[in-house]
Amino acid sequence: MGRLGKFEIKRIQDATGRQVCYSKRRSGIMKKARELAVLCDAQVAVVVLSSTGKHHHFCSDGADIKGIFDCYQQATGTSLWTEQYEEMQRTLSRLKDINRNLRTEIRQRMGEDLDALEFGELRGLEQSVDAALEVVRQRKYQVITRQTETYKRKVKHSQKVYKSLRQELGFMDNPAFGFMDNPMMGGWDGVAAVEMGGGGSEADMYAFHAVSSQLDLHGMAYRRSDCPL
Amino acid sequence: MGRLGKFEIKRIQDATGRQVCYSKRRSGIMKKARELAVLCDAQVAVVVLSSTGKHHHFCSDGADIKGIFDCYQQATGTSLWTEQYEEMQRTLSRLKDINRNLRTEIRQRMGEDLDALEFGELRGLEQSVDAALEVVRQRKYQVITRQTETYKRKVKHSQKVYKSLRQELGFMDNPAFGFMDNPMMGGWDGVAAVEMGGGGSEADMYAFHAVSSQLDLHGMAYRRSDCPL
DNA sequence: AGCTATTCATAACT
DNA sequence: TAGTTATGAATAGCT
Repeated sequence: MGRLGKFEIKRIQDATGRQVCYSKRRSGIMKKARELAVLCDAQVAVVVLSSTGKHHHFCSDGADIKGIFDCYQQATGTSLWTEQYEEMQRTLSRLKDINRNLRTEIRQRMGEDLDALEFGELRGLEQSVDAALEVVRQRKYQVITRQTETYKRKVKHSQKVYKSLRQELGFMDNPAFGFMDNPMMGGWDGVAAVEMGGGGSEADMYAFHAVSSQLDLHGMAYRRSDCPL
Repeated sequence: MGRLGKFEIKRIQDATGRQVCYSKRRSGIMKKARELAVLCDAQVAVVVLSSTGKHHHFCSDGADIKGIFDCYQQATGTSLWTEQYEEMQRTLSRLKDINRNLRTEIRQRMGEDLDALEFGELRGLEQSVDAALEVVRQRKYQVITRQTETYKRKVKHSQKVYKSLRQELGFMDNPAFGFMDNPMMGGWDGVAAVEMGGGGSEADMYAFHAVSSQLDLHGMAYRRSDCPL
């Protein structure tokens, strides 16, 4: 019994043998680690992950593993994660700054917080908002026009279908079944046409939800629930 | 020579002896760690920090210390750091989302990207921008009025000072030293008064820099360098 | 898990 | 710091 000769350091092929060796040597290294820590007043951390998914660790006296790793990384200069962490924190606070400023710009574009602006800035803002208003209005009328025309085409089409149906059924001469030309038709302006004929639900029609307010990412959206034209 | 008997595991008092022991046992534990890793196909990480500030580590084959540490924490469940890191990453991407949406709102308030909006949203936006324009205009005229009055007061004051000075010096009757009432004075509108009498430099007066554009945090500021009233 | 022959690690010393 | 050696410790192979 006992070992018969020197033995080579290479992966143990037999799974059972490997497992036994793992147990024995693991406890050995942990003991050595503890001895080193005690004898030489050092901080020692050992982490072992077996190929079978088990994990064990040793950690000298009061310190925790994270502490020792942090300490090591600080000492060694290669602050692997501290650096990354701090970089992230910088990015984070930069983003928060940008965010705050974007919100400020929106508030100013909404006519709030104007006290902070110089006259020249105020004038620029007025100009910019004025120009934007023009663009938005034009876009609105463009949409109105298109929608109205779509609606008119639909009505015309219905009228045609109705008339041909009436012809087919031979009701040509009965005025009780006549197509009533809507007396409001000519008087409707495009907006009214859109209001009645638009595809969206009524609730949607009366509220403006911008991308940001849909996601509720900030509280300054330009919602309207009661906006007369 | 050689050891004389069993020896106790306790802190070595002699500094030199402790240092020697540290060196020998440290290399011993590293060797054991490597052997464990190779024989049993395990991941092993060892970190040693001596009391004198020196640091050494062993790390099995291809893995780095951080990797083993992460892996250990994941396995052990006590993800002290991984958790924090992932929380940060979530915060980061959330902030980025908010940011993108704030920018979208600003672009829409500037009359860009309007295609994405429903008619109802468009109408809300128009209303909001219109209202904002009114507020900004009022604020501008308020500033103009105040500035103009300040200017007028300054001129009046100068006039008084000049006249009393003239009286003191006995130039009462010499029209060559008379205070010339500025013929433009009555005709100047408030804006001109502000332009000439404002406190800021001329360059500042003609450009609108909002908070965000001052910090150059995004590229959509409402700057103006040539805005006629 | 326990035993034992053998190698290995290392305390004491140079 | 490095080398030597006597000794105890670790552990491979076996039950």
